[in-house]
Amino acid sequence: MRIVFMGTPDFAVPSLKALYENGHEITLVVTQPDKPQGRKQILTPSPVKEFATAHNIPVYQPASMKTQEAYERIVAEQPDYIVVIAFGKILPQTVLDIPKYACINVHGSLLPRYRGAAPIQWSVLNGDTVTGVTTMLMDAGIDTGDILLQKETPLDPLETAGELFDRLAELSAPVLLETLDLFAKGEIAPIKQNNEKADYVTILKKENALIDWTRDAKSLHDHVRGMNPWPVAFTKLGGKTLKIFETRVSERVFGHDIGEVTACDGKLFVRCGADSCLQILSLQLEGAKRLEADVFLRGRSFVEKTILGID
RNA sequence: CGCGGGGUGGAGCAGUUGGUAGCUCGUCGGGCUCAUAACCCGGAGGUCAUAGGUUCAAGUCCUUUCCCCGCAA
Repeated sequence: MRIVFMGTPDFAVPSLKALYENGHEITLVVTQPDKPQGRKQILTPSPVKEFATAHNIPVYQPASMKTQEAYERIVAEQPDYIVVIAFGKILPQTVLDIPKYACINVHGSLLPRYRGAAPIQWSVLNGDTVTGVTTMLMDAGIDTGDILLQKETPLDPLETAGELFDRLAELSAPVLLETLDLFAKGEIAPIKQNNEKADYVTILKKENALIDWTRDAKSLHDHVRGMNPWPVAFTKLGGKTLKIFETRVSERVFGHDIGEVTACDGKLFVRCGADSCLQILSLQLEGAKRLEADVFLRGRSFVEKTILGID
């Protein structure tokens, strides 16, 4: 079947790869324009574009999908399906109506939970123990279409958003293939979403990653892994930014004041709210490299009573 | 040339107004101990990123290049 694939980041690549390797005719890959990356602001193509280019699949990179030009470009492909994964652009109804059969979207949550831009991070931030991926028929709303298939997966209490990202990306591929296969045979009955149970999550911003030490250790642990690898949970130490990459909820409580640091036997603890304490395993001070806690503490005659989070 | 921090023994850091390089950890040897990642004693290991300059004297001041990192995008 003729497919137009729309996607941008790493998350979409395994699915694109699966479609490609299973003999689907991907006539066009639509992805976001190359963007400046890194300190040097080097123009970098999206991971999806890299895959497409490497396999000689035509690539289209419109600034918007709401133009007449974009519409005509897609129509010209005469697609049976449009598959959308982490594309990052809104499709107007006119485009949704183009494919002969359907526009199918893969979403990184168990809809109707976590509609919106950052479902994976938020499921970690909230400390969920189960998550998954959903395929659905796209409609004009944001992640409101009828559900085709869902696949659950347990969420480990130590898993980071980045790790979950990778897992769900891999999990998505076979679910997508199965969805297309069953849908084509008419063996899927689309299920309407229960809007009563729906919620929306916003895209993460840098400032969301600031650590509020008055929260309890468990929720902060979830915060840290949900913000990893981006934007990375952070606090302040001596006017500098201190990034926190990996933590554990401490069984013992050290310190008295909120944000108070305790260094003990090469381990680093921070007093949190609710009479709890967080152990920091991996961190990075502004201008320095990321270090494990014991290495960080070496030679840094760490002053007890240091309070984090104060500028 | 977007802003800024930094490159010192294997690792992380200190090094004051320029005057012969220190600390913690690791490592090696010895000791203590039933034993130990604990404790004690001792040793090895550094062209102070690079190139040049100022000076009687440069890790320390000035300039070059390379590399790492934070912010901003």
